[in-house]
Parts: sequence; structure tokens; C-alpha cells
Amino acid sequence: MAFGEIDIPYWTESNHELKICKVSGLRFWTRDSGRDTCGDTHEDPYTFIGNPIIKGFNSTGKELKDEMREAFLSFFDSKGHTRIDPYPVIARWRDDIHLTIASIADFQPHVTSGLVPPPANPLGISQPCIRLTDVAAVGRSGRHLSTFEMMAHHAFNRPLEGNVVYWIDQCVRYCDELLIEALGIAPKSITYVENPWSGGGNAGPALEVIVGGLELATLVFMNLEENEDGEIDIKGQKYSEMDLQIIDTGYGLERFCWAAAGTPTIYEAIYPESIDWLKSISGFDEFMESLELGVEVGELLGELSGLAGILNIDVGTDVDGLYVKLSERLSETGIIVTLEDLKRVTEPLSSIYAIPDHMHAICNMLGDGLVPSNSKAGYLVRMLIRRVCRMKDSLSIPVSLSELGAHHMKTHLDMGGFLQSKEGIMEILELEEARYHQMLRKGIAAVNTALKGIPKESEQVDDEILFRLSEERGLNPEMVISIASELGWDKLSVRVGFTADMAARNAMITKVASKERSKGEIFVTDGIEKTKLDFYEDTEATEFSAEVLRCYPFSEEIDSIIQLSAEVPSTPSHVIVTDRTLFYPEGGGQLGDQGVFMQGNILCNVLDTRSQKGVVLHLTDAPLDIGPVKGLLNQVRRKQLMDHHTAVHIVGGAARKVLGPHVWQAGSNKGERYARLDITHHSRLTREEIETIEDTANQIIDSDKKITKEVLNRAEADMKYGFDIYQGGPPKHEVIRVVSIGDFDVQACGGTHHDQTSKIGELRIIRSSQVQDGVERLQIVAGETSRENSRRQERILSEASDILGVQSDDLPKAVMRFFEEWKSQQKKIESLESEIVRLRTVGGGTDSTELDGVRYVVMEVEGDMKQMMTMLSQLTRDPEKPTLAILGTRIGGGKIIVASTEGTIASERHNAVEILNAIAGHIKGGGGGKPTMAQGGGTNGDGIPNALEGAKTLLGL
RNA sequence: GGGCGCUUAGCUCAGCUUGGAAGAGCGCCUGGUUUGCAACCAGGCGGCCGGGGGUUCAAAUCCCCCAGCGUCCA
Repeated sequence: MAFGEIDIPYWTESNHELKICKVSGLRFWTRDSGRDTCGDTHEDPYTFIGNPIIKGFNSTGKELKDEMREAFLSFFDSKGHTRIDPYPVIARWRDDIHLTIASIADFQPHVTSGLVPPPANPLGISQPCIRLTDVAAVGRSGRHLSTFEMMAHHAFNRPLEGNVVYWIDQCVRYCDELLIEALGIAPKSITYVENPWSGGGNAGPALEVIVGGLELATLVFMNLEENEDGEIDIKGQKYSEMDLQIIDTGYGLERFCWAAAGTPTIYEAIYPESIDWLKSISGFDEFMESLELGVEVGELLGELSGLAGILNIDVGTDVDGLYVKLSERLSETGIIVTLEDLKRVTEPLSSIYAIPDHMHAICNMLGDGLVPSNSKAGYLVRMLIRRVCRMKDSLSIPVSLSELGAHHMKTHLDMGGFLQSKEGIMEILELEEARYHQMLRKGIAAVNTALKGIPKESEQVDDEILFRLSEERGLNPEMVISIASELGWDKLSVRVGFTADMAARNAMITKVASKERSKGEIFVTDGIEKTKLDFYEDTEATEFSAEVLRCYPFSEEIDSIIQLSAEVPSTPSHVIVTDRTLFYPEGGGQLGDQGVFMQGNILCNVLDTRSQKGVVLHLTDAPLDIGPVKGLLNQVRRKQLMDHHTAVHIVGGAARKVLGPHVWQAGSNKGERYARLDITHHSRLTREEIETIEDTANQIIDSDKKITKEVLNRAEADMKYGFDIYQGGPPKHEVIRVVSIGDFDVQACGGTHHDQTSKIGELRIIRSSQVQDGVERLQIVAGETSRENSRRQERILSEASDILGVQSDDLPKAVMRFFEEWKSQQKKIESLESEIVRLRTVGGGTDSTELDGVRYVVMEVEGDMKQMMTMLSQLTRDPEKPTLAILGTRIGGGKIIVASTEGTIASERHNAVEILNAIAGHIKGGGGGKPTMAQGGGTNGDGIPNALEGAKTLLGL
């Protein structure tokens, strides 16, 4: 049997026949002997529109979803599956994806790799998922969604250990029974299509379950993993059998609802209230009437919905081509509509369909505590928000984004499972809409500048201009055209195929970027036993005895890989591995310990400590012999690191309390001099907020809470504390250390911590800055560094106020006064200087000569280039007084300016550049400029008098 | 995580390609016009051209570093 073929007893028991699809060529199983297509081809139209194939459901919208979900889950309850609560849509337990894209994602990578046992086996779940790959098709295709619930039953088998829950045959039996017995689907309308699945390093045979032209579910039998030496070849990639065999199913909740409701599109089955509301507030029906299409509007919409599937927008799709196709298909049914009118109907309609879908994704993401940002998952939610804003604008909907959100949450969501409150979500939506408007407003000037060079009657713009506006300003081509037409370029349009080209360009850039990766290991530590970590046992211990197992030289190559912190006093020369250690290796943002090793009379410094695969590496400034060694920890530094690490946990908890549940640790670093904590938050922090966080944190320290540490396996930790404990990032091991500060804060953390909060003494947040949009960095000092910091601040203040001779309380006022005075005195000096020039030149003194109607001013002045310019303006800006001025100064190696009054006989008669070049030799320099204004300089300031004399001679004065 | 862009008057922004006198509109002040307001006219005030280094006779402009903000992609 070839890979992917599925032959099970159930097929014969239930009278299924094997057939080959005449369109796709795939093998499929059916009870309908007359069928010759697999059910999921362009020759298989939807048969359930207006005629539901799932029986027994009379509701729509959220009620229908709730009933359908319950029907699915209770069916699998009855088959011995344990119901599992859904995971968040933000996949914080994973570092390879931002969003939960499938139910199996909940169990990757640790459960699927066999490292951690599943929370139950077998299990049933309905997991909200978000997939943004087809986001452009949402609303247009009639069936695409960016967010959906994947209902699933999973089983995890270990056949080698004789532990098999169920495999392919039983899985298909469950599925078939669910569809027929529980949901009333006609047996003959079901087809099972063999279509092997591969992805994410795994593969296996799979069945697509098709009913009425719609793929309702996929049953994947994951039993292979990538392996270069594997014996199974799929699409050029070698695979081998896994020890773990996984039943991975996915039943599309919304598709089941659609099949039960029989509405024209999937959106009307799950978001009917929102669609009606949006149509009403956007005046869609009146708009349709006003078009005077010449066909019955209801009839057109009905036909359109049926054909909507062909408007399947993918990256690089020729949208205009699709409209032509759609128009042809419509005319086949007797409806004649121009291409233009067709677009005018479908564009607003697709927005009305897409908005509820997008709002669902947005509310789910924000509900999980996500903060919009310009990178990572935060960017994804912002992108969706911007899409909704654009659609909202094009529909002229007169409500705010947060009102859309409020309506959606009220109509379609249970807020109970969410981290973020309804008010919190609305606040973020308001902020985001304001940001969107600001971007548009700034876009007007950007478009104006970008188009400045092209004529107003142009019909096309350079691709490059559109690319740049999109990438730098966030203005997509449609928005640029719309802004441009407001500004007078009203004939512009987007080149056909431009959007596809832009997507292709992005794809190429991404491909190039993804090639540049890979990171080396420090040493080969294979075969070395994991170091025994004694620092967890006793946080106060400073001395220990151990055996040196290895001693390697430290190379430049290693140096470049590990990137030593600024706190490492000198470059190490050796790396020591021991059987046990008290030195804490850098991890969880806490820097490595320092101290000394003693071996007989030999003493070496431990400059930094690292870890690789459980083996602790001590970076030292001298070699040691294999054998016994004594270690002595730098306890002062360790105490400070512990102060900082525990302080970071406390401040994180305090920030969450003060700012809201969306506060999440985005990164942290704990050194000896200070610690920093990056937290997600949607706005810049005010001084008051920082002080409130600081006060809250200090109260925790004062209240002397007990800090407990426990070691749990992952499944236990998940169950007991949820995912909020993974503030420091996705856990990398099956066993997790959990640090709790009383009932105030719980985190998975491997760092060293005090046993009581009062050990810290005090902490201060000395600075906040923005790392990226949506992420604030707090700089924290605790314990001794906190006191040292206060002393330094006082020193700076007293030094500064001593200079000005004022009390430090009066410093800001005094500085303000001095600055203001300095500015006004600068003004005064300038005006006095030009007054001097005026006085020296009006009276017909030696500096000024009249000759044939032109005034010649040749003089040496005091002052720098800028001041000379001021004088020059005074001399040559009056067209009533044609003047040629030559000014020189000795300052800065000699500077000369030659200028004439523009548009007068003075400028006609003389060329400033020529005069300058003729005399610049005297100061050993050069220069240049325009015929009416030239400036230059040199290195011989004392040559100025000669240069000016030379000019006089040249001009015959 | 990887790009790209922006930072110039109280505000919104030109100027940077190709180095050579710091600009516009709005606002503000003074005067004119007007019964008054709006509008208009004339004049004026207001700039460490984000910070720091470098190249150059000369930098808002070119190069490097830093900061703040924005944006696209993963």
C-alpha cells in the first residue's frame, strides 16, 4: 500500500467504495456508487444553500455556534473523551508561531514530541484559531474566515509501549457516526478523500471529509517525522515513523453552522446580527436601490452569493480577471450587469461580510491581553484593525471602532474566559482608531510630496512611489489614489496587477531574509554529564567543593558567539566544567555569577558563567587541572543580582495591577548595576503611573511576603497556574521551576531569588523608555544600587546648583532664566553687529567706496561665518543700493565672503566666485558658491588684510 | 527578528537628489480696512534644522553613532 492510502475494515462494513476523482485524480471513499468526483472540485457546487444538510438546528449566529459546539463536544464526551478548555489565541507557549492556528498547536511542541504527557487522552476541544494567510479573501469568497473554531478530538498513541487509544479505523467510525447519527447528514452525501498531510516537521495519511461540496473536517493520522535517514519519501523530504502516533482532527465549527443554516454565505450563518446592523447603518439597501441596475437586487445578491466562491482572492490573484469571470457567469443565469456596477455592489458587500469576522479576531486577540504594536503578534492585530478602519471608511459607517467592538462583544462573545475587560478592549480600540486617523492625516503631506514631480493630469504613478508610500507610511495604493484625487491628481489609478507585484516583492524579500540564520554552539558538550546545580538548595551558600571535569581554551570565535556582557571585567582565557557548582549561569535574563576557583596554590577568577544543554561553563582567566577544586562565590554581586531579579518579578506584578491585565513581560535583563524589565502596554507611561507602580512594588517589599519555589512538570504547571506564568517566554524544558511571591505574583523562572521580599530593602524605577510601539522598558535599581542611585542624583543636582549659585530646588527656574537671557543676548549681539556694519559703511569711510553707481564694501570684521552672513544681508539685500561686499575674518583660519546685490548692476558687473578665487590664495584656501554669493576659507587667517587689499587692487579701488 | 522612513518656527510641512544667505501655510503681535465680526491688506515676532561625532574652506543637506517617532514584512 502506497503512503497515504487508507484501507480500514470500516469501509467494507459500512459499504464504502473506493473511487478515483475524475477532476482531481485523488482516491476517495463513498457510499454513492454513482459519484465520480471527490466532492471538493469546481464541478461540485454547494448543495446546502437554502437547503441545510445538517438537521435539527433552527438558530443562527452565536446561539447556533454554541449549540453546534455543544453537540460536537457532548458526542465525544459520550465516547470517552475528556473535554479540555480552549487555549488562548495568542500562542505564548510557543516561540515559532504568534497565533494559535489549529487545535494541535496547543500541544506542540512538547506533547507531540512525546516529552510531556497530554492533559487528557483521548480529549475533545473546540479551539478558537486565527489564520491570516487568506485575510484578503475574507468577505469576498463567501467562505473564508480569519478566525474560526477548530473542533477536534485528539488521541496520543504509543504503540511501542502497547499504549494505543485508537487509530485510523476507530477515528473514522467516530466521525461517520457524528455526521450521520448526531447531525442527521445523509450517508450518501459524505465523501472521504485521501490526501496525505505534511507540515511543521511531521506528516501522515489524512482524510478530508466533504459534504455537499464543502470540506467539513480533516482527519490527520500523524505518524511520521522528518529524518534525513528515513525510508519514506514525501515531496522530496525523507520521513521516518515516530514513536508517538497522533490522531489530529479538525472540524470547522463555522462550516458546520453554515451547513446547518443553509445561508448564502458563511458570514450570514454566524454573524447575521452584525451584517444586518452594518447594512442598516451604512445605508446599503438605499445604495443598491440608487444604482438602478435594471435587475432585481435580491435576485442579484442571491446569485452573487452562490458564485462568490470563484472570487477566491489569493496572493498574486488577478482581481480584475475574476470580476470578468464573475460577470460572465452571471450573464449565463440571465443577469446582465456591467463590470463597473458589479464592483460597486460586491466591494461594499464584501466589507460588510469581512468586518464582523475581523472584529471577532481582534476582540479575541485583545481579550487575550495582546497589545497592538509595530512588530510580532501586536502587529497582526494592528493590521486587522487598520483593515477594519479602511472598510469602515469606505462604507461611511458613522460609528467608532470601539462601538463596533462593543456591538461585537455584546452579540458574539462570552467575555468570561478573557484576560482583558470589555472596557480595556474598547480603550485600546479608541487609541488605535486615533492612530489610524493620524496616519491618514500625515499621509496627505506624504502623498503631496511624493507626487510633486508629476503632472496633475497623469493617469499612472511610478511603482516605486507606491511601494515606498506603502512601506514607509502605511498607505496602501487605494488610499494613495484617494488622497491624490483630493489634492488634484484626479485621473490617477492603480496599475492592474500592482497589488500582486507588491505581494510578490514582499515574498521575495522575506525569502532572502529567512535564509540568513543559524547560530552555533559554544562547545561540544556531548558526553558530559549535566552539572549538579547547588545554588537552588541554599541561596545563602558561598563556598563549595567540586571536581574539574574539563578545561578548554577560550577562543575569539567563542567570544563572538556568546557576546560577553559589559559586566564581565576582562576577556576570559579558559572554560572550566565541574561536576557541581554554586555559580548561577546566565539565564532568564539574569547575568552569570562571578567569583574565584582555588586549586592548591593556584587561584583563578571566574569572570562569567554560562550554560549549554545543562552543562555549566565557568569562564575563567586561568587554566585548572582535572581534579578537586574549591569554588568561592562573589556573594556581594550575587546578592545584588538576586535583589534585581526578585525586584523585576515584583515590579512586573505591580505593573499588571496598576496598568491592567494586558501587561506582559516582553523581556528582561538583570545585571549588577541595574535591571530592566520590558512590559507590554498601549500608551507611554506617565510619571504618576510609574510612581504608583513603584509604590505598589515597595509595599510588597515592606509587607515581607514569603517567596516559594516549587518544581513541577509542564502539564502540572499549566493546570495549576495557566499560561500567565510563562512571562519569561515559552518554557524549554519538561520540568519547570515556579517562583511565587506570596499570592502576588507567580512565574516560571530558573533564576536565583530571595526567600523573603524584605531582603531587597527598597527599589526604584529610575527610567522608562519605549523599546518598540506597545513595549515600555523600565529601568530598575534595588537594594544597594537603589541607594547608590539616589546618592548619585543628589550629587549631580548639588554640583549643578553650585555652579549657578542657587538652591537645588530653584535649579529649574534658574536654568530657564539663564537660557532665556542667553538667547536674548545672542539676538542683541547680532543686531549690534549689523549696526556696526551700517555705521562703518554709510558715512563714506575707508571701508566703503562709490564707483559708477555701485557701492563697494571691503572690510575685515570680527565674528564667525554666521555673524558675517548677518552683516552681509545688511549690506546687499537692498536693491536701491547696488553693492558689492567683500568681508573677511581671521577667525577659524580665515574666512571670506563675496556677495553682490542680486538683480542690480552690481551683480551684472562682477562675479563673486571669480573674485573669491582670485584672492583666496592669500589665506591658503579655496571656496565657491553662486555668482552673487561666494564664500571660502583657508588656513592662514593672518592673510586676510592682504586678501582684502588684493581685492581692492583687482577692482581698481 | 529583519527592512525602510521621519525628526526644520507655537502647529502642519517644503528645502536634502547635485553642500554655498533658513522657507511656506496656519497661528501669534502691531498697524490699516470694517458699526462690529469674519475676511482682506501691510509689517513684525518666532529656529542649538532631534543629539553627538566625522568629511569639507563651507553641512539642515554627505558619512558614522545614539535617541525619539512612524511604517512594512515575518
